[in-house]
Amino acid sequence: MTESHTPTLQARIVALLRHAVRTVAPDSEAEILLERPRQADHGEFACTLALQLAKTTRRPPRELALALVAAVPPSDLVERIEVAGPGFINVFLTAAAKQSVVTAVLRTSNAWGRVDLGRQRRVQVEFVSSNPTGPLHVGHGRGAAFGASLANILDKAGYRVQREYYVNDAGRQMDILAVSTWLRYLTGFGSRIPFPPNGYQGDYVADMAQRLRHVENTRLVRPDEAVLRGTPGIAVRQADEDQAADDQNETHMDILIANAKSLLGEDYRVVHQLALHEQLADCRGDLEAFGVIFDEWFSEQSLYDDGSVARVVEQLTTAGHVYEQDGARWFRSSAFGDEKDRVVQRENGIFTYFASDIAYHANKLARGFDLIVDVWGADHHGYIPRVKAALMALGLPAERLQVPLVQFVSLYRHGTKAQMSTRKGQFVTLRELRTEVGRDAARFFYVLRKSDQHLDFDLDLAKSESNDNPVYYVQYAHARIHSVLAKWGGDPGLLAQAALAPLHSPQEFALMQWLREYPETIELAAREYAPHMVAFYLKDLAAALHSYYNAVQFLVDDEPLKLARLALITAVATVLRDGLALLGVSAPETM
RNA sequence: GUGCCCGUAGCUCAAUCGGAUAGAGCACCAGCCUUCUAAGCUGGGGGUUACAGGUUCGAUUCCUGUCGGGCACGCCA
Repeated sequence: MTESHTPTLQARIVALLRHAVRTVAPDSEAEILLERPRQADHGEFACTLALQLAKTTRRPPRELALALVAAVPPSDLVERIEVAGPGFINVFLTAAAKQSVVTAVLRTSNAWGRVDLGRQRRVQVEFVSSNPTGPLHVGHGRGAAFGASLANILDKAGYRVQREYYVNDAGRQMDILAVSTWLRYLTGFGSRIPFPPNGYQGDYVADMAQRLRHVENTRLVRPDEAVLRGTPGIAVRQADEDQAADDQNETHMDILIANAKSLLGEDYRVVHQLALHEQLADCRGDLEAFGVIFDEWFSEQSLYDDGSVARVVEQLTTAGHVYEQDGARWFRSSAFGDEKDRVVQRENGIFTYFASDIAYHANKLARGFDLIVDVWGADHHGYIPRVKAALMALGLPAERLQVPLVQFVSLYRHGTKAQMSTRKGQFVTLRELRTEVGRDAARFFYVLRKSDQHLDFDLDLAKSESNDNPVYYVQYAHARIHSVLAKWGGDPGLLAQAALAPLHSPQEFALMQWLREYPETIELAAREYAPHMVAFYLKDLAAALHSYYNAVQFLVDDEPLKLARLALITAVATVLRDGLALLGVSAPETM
């Protein structure tokens, strides 16, 4: 296991306190937890044990605290222990104990902050998983930034992580994209078929149609009358909520799809595959440029091709959890905590998306993951109970599935909320955002708030005043340190041997405190699925560095003092770089 | 209507099992570059943590209710 200094230090303090508890309250089984006080004059660690034990021991907490402190054995780590307030036990470390973190960081380098929360268990993080029917937009960007950062943090916290993208290549949306592309292709050869309002209207569809024309020439052209045969025509909505018109247009689209399939025969697949592969390649390239790399792109269609979907429905049926009603087959999910039963196979014989999702999650568990993390948009929250219900009904460990929800991104342009529609092609793409504000700023901005908090993305602010973005504040701290080291010109590798005794100012101890807290931050962020904690930590660490930078001169004549200070800021740079890397943000050496 | 999430400084947001005087940034006010990067620093004003109860040594945090906002409630994906 990698050296991990902080837990050891904490563990040693806890051991001292446990010794005291055994003396004062032998029957106590309370876990001893250390907290980090907000204020420096409350020491490096605080313990609320006396307050908790007061009730069971029926002794005043303050008196109990004093007894505990008196029973703590002496240690070279501890400067003194105080009792404060109603019964807090505040532990003050010796200067040497505080300084030791600098050496620990320099020796472990990128391994500093590694914790063993995961105990090498295998976890899959599935995220983005957007329909490959158009470019990723800024909403997907949040899921991408969150998922990628979370995966990195889990990796750092001792899990073996697999990153997966679920490709919805089997559904009606893909058919609509294929037909949209085909219709644009036909238009290029003189077709006068009106383009349906519920088709995909973005320019990228016309681009794909042009490539299709280039490759296939007129081979896939069919007469307008045949394409439109049996369609009800396009209805114009008379109001915002015009259900009849919407229904008619959906029917229109369904018949267009059916006509396309029968008119093109095997060649329908050519159009379908072209659209799918173009969009997937686009998506993959887009994400890679965003610093988001997947280990696996898992095809939904493959679950149909290998019979998994049919098989899993049969398993549920055999187990007695499926019944037939109105011609459809229903899974009795209400028997497993869902609020109502759900259709798995429609009256027309087609399996629902839910059915393939059951097969997908059964497949995930069959792959042997100890933990499965699905990053979903907040609009899918009602979907969680039914997936868990299905896993339970199959006798699978549903508790291994965890679903952090990511709230929506609202886009603001010129102070007003921008509408986004994939089908109409009206959205700001992730690619556009990246080009405008840069990858670093976008990645950092996305994880700057809790995932269950709405994110208001002000495009004007992000684009025009990107210097206000806090990411530059953190990167600047890193660049400043490297600037000092470059000016110094010595060998940073030797700094791990520097004597640290000259470091004893409040600012220096504050920086050491932050370095000590990095592993703790990683563990918490991993346990809570909260990458924003890392972002806030980095802002705090950078603030402490900037403050220090302004207060002292590093390249001084006093050689021991100089080396000690350089060792400290080099350790800070190491942690800044590591933390930024977790969030997919670069750590430039000059700015 | 039912379920889930949210409500903290003028604005955008933090707050580690329930802990000590609720913290940052932006904006506002006053200072700091002849010296390692001023994309920085120092100081200041700004709060009934939506509201009303409850639990307890202690509540932004847990429970109940009210008000306000978001999302979901298909044989869509």
